[in-house]
Amino acid sequence: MRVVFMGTPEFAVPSLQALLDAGHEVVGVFTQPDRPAGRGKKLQASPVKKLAEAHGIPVFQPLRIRKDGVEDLRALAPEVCVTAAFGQILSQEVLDIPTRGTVNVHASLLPRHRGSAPIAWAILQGDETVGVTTMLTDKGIDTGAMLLKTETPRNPEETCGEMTERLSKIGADLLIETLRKMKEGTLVPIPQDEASMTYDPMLNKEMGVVDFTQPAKDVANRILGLNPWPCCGIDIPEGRLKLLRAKAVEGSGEPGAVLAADPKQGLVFACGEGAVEITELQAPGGKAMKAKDWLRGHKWG
RNA sequence: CGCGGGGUGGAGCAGUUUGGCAGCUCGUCGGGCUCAUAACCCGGAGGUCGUAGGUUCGAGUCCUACCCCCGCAA
Repeated sequence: MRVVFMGTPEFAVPSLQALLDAGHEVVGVFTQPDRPAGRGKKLQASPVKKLAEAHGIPVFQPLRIRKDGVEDLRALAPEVCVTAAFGQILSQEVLDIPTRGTVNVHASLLPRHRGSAPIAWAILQGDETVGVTTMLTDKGIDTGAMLLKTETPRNPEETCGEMTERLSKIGADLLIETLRKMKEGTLVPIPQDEASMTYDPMLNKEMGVVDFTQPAKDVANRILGLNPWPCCGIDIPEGRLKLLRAKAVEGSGEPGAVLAADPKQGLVFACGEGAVEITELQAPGGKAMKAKDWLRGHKWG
């Protein structure tokens, strides 16, 4: 089909790649404008832009697609628009352009976890099953009718970053399947059940404060769900110690107390209920490593 | 030229301020002890100290340039 793709981060890359591999005619790609990023604050192209350019696909980067991207989009005359973590809200005017509508790839089992950080929230809330939903975009935020859905069990030691990578591939497959059925006319849009929907806010740095009075499972989920951004951290004399991976273990004590801190047993904190072992962390100035490795060269306290 | 931390046997670190024998906690290999063990004891191997150049009798340490990694910020 003649498709215009809209997406920005890594999560969207497999979907765009899948469109190309499946032989769809990708006539244009919309992505967020280059932004200063990284050390040196140099302008950086989004992952989607890089892939599009590598395939010689025209790239459009309007600051607001609904204001200054409408004409470009209309000129591309798409049969369908595909969005995947685009980062901009589409207006009705934009939605009316593609003749067969706009398909969004959303990384949650809708209607749970509407919003921009569905994977992190699924982990934060301890969901045991996660997945991807394709939907027909309407004017609301992730409110459109659902098309197809893929469920997958959550790996209890999986970080948000790892799950994002996993779901991005599942999403790509689901997208291709969705477009195939759209073309043959066998899709049956299913309205979302508003009563069971949840809308989750964006993540922010304030969330990275560990509350050891919570049950160990929740503490571990918070550490996993906020990795790689904004990450949980605790203060040590050298700076901020980022906690990257954790799991609930046996143990008890005053919440926040260090139950173990050596290369044999690892780094264990007492929680409000049970205890949590930090299995992977990142010390100030260093790279990510196993907590037990870090403890070989550092004495706690 | 946005700010800052770092690169030392296989892993994680100290040593650099004030130049003077390559060190620590582990791992690994061999041996011993033990009913047994992630315990303990003895012994060994393993390092161009990120790269190049400079200063010096002597550089991991001081000077210059470069490469790479990371945090903040986005």
